[in-house]
Amino acid sequence: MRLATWNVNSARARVDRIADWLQRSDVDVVALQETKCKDAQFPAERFEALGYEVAHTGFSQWNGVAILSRVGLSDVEVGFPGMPAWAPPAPQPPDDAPEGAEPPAAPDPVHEARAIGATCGGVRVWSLYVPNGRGVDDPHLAYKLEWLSALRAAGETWLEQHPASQVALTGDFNVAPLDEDVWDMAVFDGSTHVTDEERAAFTALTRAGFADVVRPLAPGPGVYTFWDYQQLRFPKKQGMRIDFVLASPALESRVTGAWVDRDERKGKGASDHAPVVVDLG
DNA sequence: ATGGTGGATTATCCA
Repeated sequence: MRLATWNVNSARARVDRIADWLQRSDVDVVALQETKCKDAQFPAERFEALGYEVAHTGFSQWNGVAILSRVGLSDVEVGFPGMPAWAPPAPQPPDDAPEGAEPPAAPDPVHEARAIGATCGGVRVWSLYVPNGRGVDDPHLAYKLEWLSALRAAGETWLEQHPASQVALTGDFNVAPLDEDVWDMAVFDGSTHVTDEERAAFTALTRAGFADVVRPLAPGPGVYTFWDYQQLRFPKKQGMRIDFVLASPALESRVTGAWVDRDERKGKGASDHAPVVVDLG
C-alpha cells in the first residue's frame, strides 16, 4: 500500500495537477491539506472517477483537509478529538471609554477545518493542517502550541489504549524540527517554525510513539517539502521540511520506502508543497 | 526601504 500527504494549496486551482499526479504515482491513500474550499466546492467527482473514495471537511476559503483512498474508506471523523478552536484575543476598551462601561465582547471561537480521519485498508489515517503561528509574538503561535499539545495528548491516549493499531498522523505540521530542515537558520532567526517551543511540541509527538518514517529513508540536509513561491526559492533550492508522516509502531514496522516527490513542485501551477510518499509492505 | 508570489474573494487576508 502506498500512502502520501500533500498540501495542495487549493483543491480547485490544483485539480488537474492532483488528478495527473494520482494517475502517475500509483498512490492508494493521500491526505490533502489546504483545500481552501467548502465541502460542496471540493472536486470529489474528479477523484471518484479515478477510483478513489473521498472524505473532505472545509467550510471557508482557508484550510480544508481531505483523504482520498482507493482501498476503501470508513469511519470518517471530522476534527481530531479535543483540538482547541482559535479564539481571537478580546479587544481592549478604548482609552476614552467611560468609567464602568461594558468591556467589548470577546469574539467567538473560530472553528476551522484542520483535521479529518478515516480508516483506509486497516490504517487509521489523519490528514492534519497544523495552525501557522504567524509570528513569535502573535497569539496564533500560542494557539499552534496548544493545538500540537492536544494532538499529542489525544494520540498518546489512543496508543496507550490501542498499542497495536496502525495510525498515521500526517500532514503539514508547520514546524521544521531540525536546523537542517531550513536552508539557512540565520534567515529564520526570530521566526516561527524553528522555535524551541515548536520543536519541543513536535518532539513530544514522536516521544508519544509517532515516528517520522520519512526522514530515515530520505535524510537531509537539503531534503525539503515546501518552497515559498516568492524569491525563486525552489530553483535556488531554498526550502523547508515541514510535512511529515508520523507512524505508530505497528505502522512503522511496515514501511519499506519513503521519499519527497520534489518533481511535483516544478513547473507552472504547482503547489508550494511537494507530496511526501510512504510505501507499506 | 519595500516588495517580491499565489489563492480566494473582491481591496484584503492568508500562507
